[in-house]
Amino acid sequence: MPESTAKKPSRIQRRNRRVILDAALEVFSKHGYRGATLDQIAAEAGLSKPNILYYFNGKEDIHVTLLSQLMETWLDPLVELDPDGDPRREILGYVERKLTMSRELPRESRLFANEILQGAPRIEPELHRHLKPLFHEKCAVIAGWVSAGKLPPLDPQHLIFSIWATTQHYADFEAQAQILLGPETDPRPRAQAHLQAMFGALLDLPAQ
Amino acid sequence: MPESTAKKPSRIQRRNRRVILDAALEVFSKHGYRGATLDQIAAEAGLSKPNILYYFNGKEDIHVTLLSQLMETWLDPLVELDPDGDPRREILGYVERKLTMSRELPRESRLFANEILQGAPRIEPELHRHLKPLFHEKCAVIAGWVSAGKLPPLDPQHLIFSIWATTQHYADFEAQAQILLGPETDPRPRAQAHLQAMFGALLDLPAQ
DNA sequence: TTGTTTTTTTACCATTTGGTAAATCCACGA
DNA sequence: TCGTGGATTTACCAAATGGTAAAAAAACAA
Repeated sequence: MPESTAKKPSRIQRRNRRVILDAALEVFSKHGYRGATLDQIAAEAGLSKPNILYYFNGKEDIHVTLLSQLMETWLDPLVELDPDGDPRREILGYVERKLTMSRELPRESRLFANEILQGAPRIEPELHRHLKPLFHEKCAVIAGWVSAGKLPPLDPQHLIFSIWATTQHYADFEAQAQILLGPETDPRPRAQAHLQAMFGALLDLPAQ
Repeated sequence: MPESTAKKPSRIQRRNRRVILDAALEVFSKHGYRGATLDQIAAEAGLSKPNILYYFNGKEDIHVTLLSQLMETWLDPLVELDPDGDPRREILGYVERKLTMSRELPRESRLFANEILQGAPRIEPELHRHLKPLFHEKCAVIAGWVSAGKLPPLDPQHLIFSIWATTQHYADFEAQAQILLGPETDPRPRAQAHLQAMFGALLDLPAQ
């Protein structure tokens, strides 16, 4: 049982844990926690079910490990928001990075969305530990910009919510967008133009 | 089996089908399709499992019936968007109605979100039949406003996506908002102000 | 090569879950 | 009041599913 003891993992262990987590991301993001089965994950990973349980303590262990490992990647675009940069440029850059992420990591987006939709039962501690402090830190940055008159009066919390909602929408509700727009083309280029215009208009509002 | 034949349903039938659908909405919206069990729905409805299967042909039948019945309510705010009204007032009114709906019908919002996240396997025909025509109809209305110079140049499709994303966010990601803002207060009043400012700024952009 | 440790497979198991058959209950009209 | 059809319960079942024990195989150090 390699996961309980604090020994250095072998090459095989590192490879198989990675393979399993990638397969689990595929399956969990497609079917949700409850909808995913160990058999599906095993098939996707090309391993047997007992072999998977040799590397992880159970289904929930895989899920929690996935979410924890993803957290850093997920928060990265917001981490990059620079308090010393130009406010407008920083916020619009954040929008762009989040939209890019929804194109390049749609499975991760849906994994998180699934978890939050169910009430975040397994990721709640992680959200308190990592997302919450970062969120308030960056809200304070934006509030500072407003106080300094570098931005019109706006609500930093809900601005961030709007950025999350509009960008992740293209990954989480991709099925709907494909029905409405056709499955051929990626809507994100036009989404990018629209979101830059929308958030740009908000940020360009005259100061109070 | 009252559901297959085309007989007029009795009073008991109407009452119990309504009770079951309400219980199913509660359970499906909380756990998703796969995560919900007939036993949970039965307990929530105060009926036995076989009794539930007396009124519906199976778990999927309940789910599809729920989604179909909800579709009309769900689309209603968009239906009300009046081509002959004032463009700015109509669109901002639509935002407000959608936000109100996310407060008053959060279970319905999460039910739809869950279904779309899984790729809309059971509701896809309904989306093609009802959502798609309405979406394109109202996109054309907005495009007409733009052509007439009553609105600045904007992308009707992505404007509607942004409205959906930002308003439904407060129901679908409620767990996250509660972690970040505290569970005490409803964020929607401030969300309302923020969204009116944001979409208002977009609609007030100077014509090209 | 050989002995030991790690990895994988085979053969299971208990529980959950969607669903059914048949008996029983009950409301209600004649 | 009594019969009849609709409504409900009891007692199940088969499949799916998360998980385990132990044997077999593979990897590796000496």
